[in-house]
Parts: sequence; structure tokens; C-alpha cells
Amino acid sequence: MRRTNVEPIRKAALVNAAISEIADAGTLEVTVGQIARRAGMSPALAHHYFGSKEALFLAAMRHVLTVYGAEVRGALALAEGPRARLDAILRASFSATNFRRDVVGAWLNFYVLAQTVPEARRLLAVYQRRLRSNLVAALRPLVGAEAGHVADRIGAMIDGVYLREALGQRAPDGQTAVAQVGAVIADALAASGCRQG
Amino acid sequence: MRRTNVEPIRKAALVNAAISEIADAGTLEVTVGQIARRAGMSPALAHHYFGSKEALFLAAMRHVLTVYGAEVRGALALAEGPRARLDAILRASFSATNFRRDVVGAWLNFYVLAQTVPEARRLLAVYQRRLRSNLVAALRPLVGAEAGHVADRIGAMIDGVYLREALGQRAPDGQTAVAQVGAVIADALAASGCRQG
Amino acid sequence: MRRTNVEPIRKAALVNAAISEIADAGTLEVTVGQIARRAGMSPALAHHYFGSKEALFLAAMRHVLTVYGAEVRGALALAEGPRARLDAILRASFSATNFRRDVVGAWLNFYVLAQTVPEARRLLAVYQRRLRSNLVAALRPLVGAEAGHVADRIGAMIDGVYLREALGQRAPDGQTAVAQVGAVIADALAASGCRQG
Amino acid sequence: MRRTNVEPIRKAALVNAAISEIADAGTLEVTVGQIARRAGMSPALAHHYFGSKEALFLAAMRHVLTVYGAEVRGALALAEGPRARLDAILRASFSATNFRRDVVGAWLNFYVLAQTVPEARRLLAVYQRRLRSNLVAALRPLVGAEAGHVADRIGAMIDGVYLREALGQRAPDGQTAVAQVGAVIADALAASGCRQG
DNA sequence: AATGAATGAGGATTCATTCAT
DNA sequence: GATGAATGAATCCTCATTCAT
Repeated sequence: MRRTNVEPIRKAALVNAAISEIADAGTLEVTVGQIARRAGMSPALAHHYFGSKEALFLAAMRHVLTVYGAEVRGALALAEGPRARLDAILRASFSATNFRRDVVGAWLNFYVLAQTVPEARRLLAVYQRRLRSNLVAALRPLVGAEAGHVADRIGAMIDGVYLREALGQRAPDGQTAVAQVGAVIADALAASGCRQG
Repeated sequence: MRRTNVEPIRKAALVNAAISEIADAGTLEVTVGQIARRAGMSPALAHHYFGSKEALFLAAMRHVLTVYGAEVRGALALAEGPRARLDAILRASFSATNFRRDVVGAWLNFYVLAQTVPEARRLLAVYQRRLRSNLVAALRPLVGAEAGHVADRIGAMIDGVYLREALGQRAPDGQTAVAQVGAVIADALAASGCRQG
Repeated sequence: MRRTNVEPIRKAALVNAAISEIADAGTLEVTVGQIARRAGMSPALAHHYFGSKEALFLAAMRHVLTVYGAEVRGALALAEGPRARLDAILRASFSATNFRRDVVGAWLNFYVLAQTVPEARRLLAVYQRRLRSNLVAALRPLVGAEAGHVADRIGAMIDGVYLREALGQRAPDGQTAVAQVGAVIADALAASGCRQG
Repeated sequence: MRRTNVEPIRKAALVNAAISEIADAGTLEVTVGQIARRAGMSPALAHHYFGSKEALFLAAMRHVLTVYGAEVRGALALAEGPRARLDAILRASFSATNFRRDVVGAWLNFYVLAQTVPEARRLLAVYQRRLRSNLVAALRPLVGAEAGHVADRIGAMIDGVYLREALGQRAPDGQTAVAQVGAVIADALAASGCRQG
């Protein structure tokens, strides 16, 4: 009855350790040994479970994106009306779960990983596509044909805020981040309203 | 019969080779050997001139930032009026010189370098500070007290656009980039105008 | 309700798996895991039964030599007269049982094993001694005092044919092998006859 | 004028060290470190010159075969008449240069290498083909149409003698080896003569 | 000025082996 | 009896860096 299946537990521990380690080091140049030690096991075991360093990195990236995606979906489910939907996306993007030192620090390095590893590139592309389609859906009722362009801007803005936060030495400030991107959205809507109204 | 001083030539060759190599590899994990070979010399010579891999990377980063800074300064010198100044900054940021595959590819990695190497962090901070002050100066007459916040948004936006371009597989499109950031600026001004007027 | 004793079955499975695996790989550098998997069990069980990789290899070697020895003994028992005895040895040496891809491939590696592991060397020495004494016994009536020398030549010849077969990519051809060694024997006898008669 | 080119010297040293090390260990499972140390340099340098362990092994094998080939060619050049040619091949095969502890010990392992590494297989095939054609050329005048078959037997015999010598603990005895193979040849010729005459 | 030669340090990965269940 | 879990030890290979020439 016991014989608890440790595999998922260990894998999760490794994934989290990888994220933290990458964030702390600020680099992908972390050794499997460091990650394994942080996860409380031997490097050999890490290889046993993931087969390679790259696979571990990809799992870490997938994890971050999955959690992010889940949170966005959850927030969207509760949102009523376009404005609320935009808000939901923003809040999820800079929530305490996703906009953590760890994750933000790792994020930048996942971009670097995507330059080399096709699967990482694919994951990032999926994220961007999804974000864009969510934004467009929420924006269409508000700005009509402009939705696509506005979504692109907001997407870039989110990435830019993440990037800058990755460099800051203080803990990420979701509050301010939301305000910044929110202002861009507000401006876009206001401008659209001005034009149209 | 002066003996031409080859030092600056060699150093420049190495710096350019480093930028290209980093961009091509998409990583800082390039060997000194690769860089030196691309620059047409031996790894030993690269060390002779720069003393260490890190120093070479820093020189490359400094070079990129210097060229960028010079171009901005040049453009600003010719600009008359706040709108023209904003335009100048934008155009310089996405000019054919700075918004090249090379440079954009290296850029992302310089952010990574800044996570580890203090001097790199300092360089990046200088760049951000300068950009911000240029933006604020141009924005003040247009949006008054909002200038600081708007400048922050635009700065983040520029970085975001660079970041996304680093991942794109096609050659960077300065045109579109200018349009995207330009729209954020325009919206901010319009919104400000709406509010005030 | 006896509980069938699985031990010998498992051990035999492992031994056969080891032989096949070595032959397929063409090397002793096969992992215990590969062998165990091929035998349908876990590496840990293989260790449970044999205690070490080396012991498993030795068991495999012993098995091959035992089967070979048994076949030779069987054939000799039926043979009448010196010529028939020589023939019996040849046929057994290149029979379908012993001259299989598996076994031939493993054979070469057992020679290598014997360079390192004393017990393996001992096993090989026993085999060679036995083969020699069988050959001498059969040759004495035919070539008299020459028997020892002729036996040595035939022994070397058998090994040489095995060796060359180990490298061939096609399935071993017992027919041809017998013919080759047979010719050496025939020549020896003929020459002896020529000399004497 | 100085600037002695050390590359060939180091490479030769490594090749010799590899042969000795393999022979001493009786296995291909020698580390690059061991070989390098024996050759008086660091493992890194060994890799610098050969790129990989496998490449070093192949170079060692090629060296052995080259030396052997050269000696055979040299001996054949001086030989007059078919018998002398056969003799030359034999003497070269078991000369003090080729039939050394080192070489014989490595030889067996080259056969193993050939099971895994295609290039090694190719080298061995070249050796066998050349040996056979030399033998056939010398045998044709003596045994006519039988030359091919006889050559095959002698080839196998030579390999067999090498194989057995690899296992012996005493230094190889070229004398005896020549005698053994020589006897097979003599028998073949005598038998052929008997038949024909 | 320039480079070939050389190495120490380090890292991913593999594997035989052990052990608790 | 059987195995999943776990690891220490080892090995190949890479690379920044140094140095003699």
C-alpha cells in the first residue's frame, strides 16, 4: 500500500531546484550537481529521472509556463466583460505565484534557452500565441480592428517589464508592474475612445 | 615608415567577432577559440589583448552601448521640439545600425551577463538611466508630471520589443518596431491630451 | 505444492542473455542492465544471483565451455578409430550448437576476459588442454611422435577459424570451417604418410 | 629554424603508449589518462591531438598494421622464388618487430575494436585482403588452383597463432610460431606434391 | 606581435552495486 | 523472491588560461 511513488515528487523537487538555481545564478550555466544538491539528491539521480540536463531545463520551463497558463485560465474563468478579462490576464501575469524572484530570474534564461533548443523555442511560441489570443479576445469588443496591434504592444510590454524586473535587485513588485502595463492598456483604450468618440 | 598600431584594429575585430558569435550561438557559451578564429587570430592573442573572456565580453557590451549612445546623441542634436526628440530616440533605437541581427541577438545575452558580472550590470544601468533621462526630457513639455511614468513604460516597451525580436527567426524589422513603440507614445500623448483637454 | 525453484532458471536466462548481449555488442562493455533486461528481470536481481558482473561473465564462459565439452565427449563416445575421432572433434567444434553467431561472438571476448580475470584464464587453459589431449590421443596412432606438434597446429587453426568468423558479418558457416581445418589435418596425415611411406 | 614540430612526436608517443597500455591491461578499457600519462603528457593534450579516444585507438591500430605491412613488403622485395616469398611473409609476420608482447596483446583487442568501430573493421579487412593476395601470389606456382584455399588456411593459422600467443604469459616466441605455420605450409605443399606427383 | 604547446579544473553522464521494502 | 531507489566512483571531453619561443 505504501511504496509511495517517489518519482513525481523527486521530479518536482528537481524542477523547482532548477528554477531557483538558475534564478540565483542568473545563468543556465548551473551544474546538474548544484541543482541536485539543492533538491537533496545526487546528480546521478537527477540524470536517472530526466536523462539529461537539457531535459531537466525543459521540464522546468514547461512547469513555469504551465503554472502561468493555469493561473490565467483560472482568472479568465471568473472574469466578466472585456475589461475584467484584461485585468485578469494582467493580474495573473504579475501575481505572487508567477512574478516571483525565482521565476522572473529563470524567465530571462528560458529566452536564452530558446535560442538554442528548438523545444524551448516551441514552448515559448506557444506561450506567446496563447497570450496574444487571450488579449485579442478581450480587446476586440473594446478597440475593434485595432485589437491585434494593441495585443502585440501589450505582449511586448509584459515581456519588457519582466525583463527589467529580472535585472532589478529588489524583489519583483507586481503592483507597479500591473500599473505600468495597465497604463499602456488604459492609454490605448482612451486613445481609441478619443478617436472614435 | 610608421609601424601601424595594430592593437585597436585587433581589439575591434575581436569585439565584433564576439558580438556576432554570441548572436549566432544565441548564448554566452561561446569559446574564446571560436571568437578568436572568427576574428582571424589565435585564442592566445585574444587573451593577450583582453586578459580574460569576461573582459572581452564587457568590451563587446560597452561597444554596443557606445554605438547606440552615439547614434542617439547624434539624432537628438538635430531634433527640434519634443516630438522630434522622441522620434529621434525611437529611430536611433531601431536604426539599421543598432537593430541588427547581431546586436539584437547579443543584447539578450548582455542582460544575462549583467546578472553575473557587476560591471555589466553597471553598464546596463547607465544605459537605462540615460535612456530614461532622454525620454523624460522630451516628454516633460508634453505630459508634464507624468513624464517619469511614461518614460518608464516606453523604456520597458523598447526592451520588450528587442526581447521579442531576439527570438524571431527573421531579420529584425525596425519599421514595425518603431511603429509599435510609437503607438504607445502616441496613445500616452493622446490620452494625456484627452484628459487635459 | 512445491514451489518450483526458479533460481536455476533465472541463472540460465541470465547466462544466455549475457552471451547474446556480448555477441551483439561485440564487446564485454555491456551493462548489467542490458543483460538483465534481455533476460526479463531487473539489474538488481542479476546481482542477487551472481554477486557481480564478473561472476556472471565467468558463468557465461563456463557455460559455453561446458556445452562444448559435452558435445565433444558425446561425439567421441560414438567414434571408432582415430580418423573418426578427429572427425568427431571437428564436427563438435563447428556444430550448429557451438558455432552460432552468439557463441562465436562471445568467444573472442572470452579471450579478452582471460587477459584480466585469472579464473577466465584458467577456464580457457582447461579447454585448451583438453582439446589438445583429445587431439593427441587421436593423432598418435596416425602420426606417432608428431602427434603433439600436429595437435598444436590444429588447435591454433581451430582458434584462428573462430577468430576470423567472429569478424565476418554473415552467419558462421560450419561446413566451410570443418573443411578448412579438415584440410590441415588431411595434409598433415598425407605428408606424414608421404614421409613414412 | 628551431620551432621543432612536436606534433608528430607527441602523436607517435601516444600511439605507442596506447599499444603498450592496451597490451598491459589486456583490454580496450584503458583510460585516456593512463595512456597520456604513460606518454608523459596530460589527458587534455591527448585529446587535443587525436580528438577522441576512438581516434587514438584507430591510429594505434593503423600504426601496427602499417609497420607490419611495411615489413612484409620489404621482405618480399628481397625474396626470389615462391618458397622464398612464403618464407618472407612468415618471417615478417613473426619478426621481432611485430611479434612483440605489446603488439600481440593489442592485436586481440583490435579484433574486438573492429566489432564496434567500422573504420577498425575496414582496417582489418584491408590487412586480411593484402595478406591473402600475397599468399596466393606465392602459392599459385606451387599448388596451382588450390592457392586460394591454402592461402585461407594459412591466414587463419597465422591469426590463430597470434591469438594463442596473446594468452600465453611468456614472451612471444617467433621461432616456434614460424615453425608451426611453416609446418602447415610444408604439409600443404607436400600433400599437393604427393597428389600430383 | 603572435602562436603553438600545454594543462588544471570542471562537468555531464554512465554504471556497478547496495538496500529498504 | 524481486525491484525501485539511490549513489560513489569513474571517464571522456572541453576550455580558459599560461608560457616559451
